[in-house]
Amino acid sequence: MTVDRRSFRRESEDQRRESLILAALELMSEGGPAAATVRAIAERAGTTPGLIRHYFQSKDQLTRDAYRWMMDRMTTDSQSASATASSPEAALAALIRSSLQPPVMDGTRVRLWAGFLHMVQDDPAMREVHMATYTRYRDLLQSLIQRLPGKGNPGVARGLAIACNAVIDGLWLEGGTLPDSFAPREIEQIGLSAISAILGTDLTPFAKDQDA
Amino acid sequence: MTVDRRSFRRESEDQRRESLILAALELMSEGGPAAATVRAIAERAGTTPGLIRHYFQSKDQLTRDAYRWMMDRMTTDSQSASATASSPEAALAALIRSSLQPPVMDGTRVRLWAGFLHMVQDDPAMREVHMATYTRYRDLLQSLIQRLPGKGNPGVARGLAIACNAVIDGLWLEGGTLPDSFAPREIEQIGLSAISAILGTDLTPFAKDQDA
DNA sequence: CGCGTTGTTATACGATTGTATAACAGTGAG
DNA sequence: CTCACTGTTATACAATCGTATAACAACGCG
Repeated sequence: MTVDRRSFRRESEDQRRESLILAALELMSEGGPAAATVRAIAERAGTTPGLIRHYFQSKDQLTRDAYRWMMDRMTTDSQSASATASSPEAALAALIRSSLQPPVMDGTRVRLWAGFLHMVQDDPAMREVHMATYTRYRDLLQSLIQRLPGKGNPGVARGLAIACNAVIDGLWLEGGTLPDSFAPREIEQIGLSAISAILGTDLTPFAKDQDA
Repeated sequence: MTVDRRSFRRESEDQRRESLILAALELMSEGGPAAATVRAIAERAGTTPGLIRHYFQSKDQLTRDAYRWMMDRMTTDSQSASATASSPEAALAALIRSSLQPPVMDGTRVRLWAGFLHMVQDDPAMREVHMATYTRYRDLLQSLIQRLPGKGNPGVARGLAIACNAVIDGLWLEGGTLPDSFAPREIEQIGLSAISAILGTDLTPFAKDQDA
């Protein structure tokens, strides 16, 4: 009388970790943090619960790693668009536009980000990631603003960067959670217009898809 | 051999409901949605778990009621400041300032709001409250903007209101989650400056505490 | 091809969850 | 003062949580 045991393949450590993290993030975005149980994560990843503890010290550690993984990808997705621009104006516009379009601006990501928020308060490691992500994005904004004509003063540029960052964050939030309340690309256009007004630099010519 | 039973007082239905809702919100803001268990809520409210099911059909119903209660209070807190202003400029400035100061701008409230976000997606009643709260705030902004000189066009005012709302939401988020990253009242001043630029109307004279 | 390593599965355990039910006791009506 | 009503407490229950442990089997090495 043998118990029928499911067949399996041995995978590399990196692949296992990533597939488990991805499964956890999927479940969290779909049903909130409570939906990401070890059993559900294992099933989504096509394995069994015990394997999670084999690759992560605890479920909390998996959660921490998943948070870092998500924040890294958000940073990459939004900032890569501005890297190839030829002028600070074009780079700013590209950064704004990519931040206010899928896949960055998306209900899934907003809910995911929100679900992690309360853990960020207590856990020092997660708090560090949270602040580093925010700071990196804002510093990029500030460095681009300082390269604009007449915006070289760091003190002034800091305030402008905080304001521009707030516009982007607010639109990202609302566009992600209430997608049906806005016309296609409306969020993107409003973001470019508002930041143009704040900076006193017209970025709206960069609204359409075109090379700089 | 009698079991020692804790003494109690009979309270009104309204008082019980509110004390249970308040306890649930406190726990959620402190430790996330998972911390608001029926036992923890009852203990915080000074009663026993069974009483929750006496006043609420289920824990989910308590959660829904708590969400509505919180959103109502946030709306009241931020909008009452602008009701007594004598000009649209003063009303706008008062609305912005109250939204970017405690008790509205506060880490506790941001985490609370974020903790509810994923439930808003699935539950139709909560989704309704979410959208209604956002719409009411933005409509108030838009009506004030339309009363500004040269801003009467509804189509234009809509886009401006969305942008101003985004500035406020973004600053509210960042000031709430990273309070140590900003000087006192810095958020408030940046909000007034940015929205002044977006609207082309100087609101910074209303920055200090004074009667309009 | 046989064998040991270890990635993977299966099972079990205590703790905690939301819920259901019954007994108690505070309170107002008569 | 008494009694019935019902707000409140106490207890129990099934389900599910994260975790721990041991048995199995896939794969690389000789």
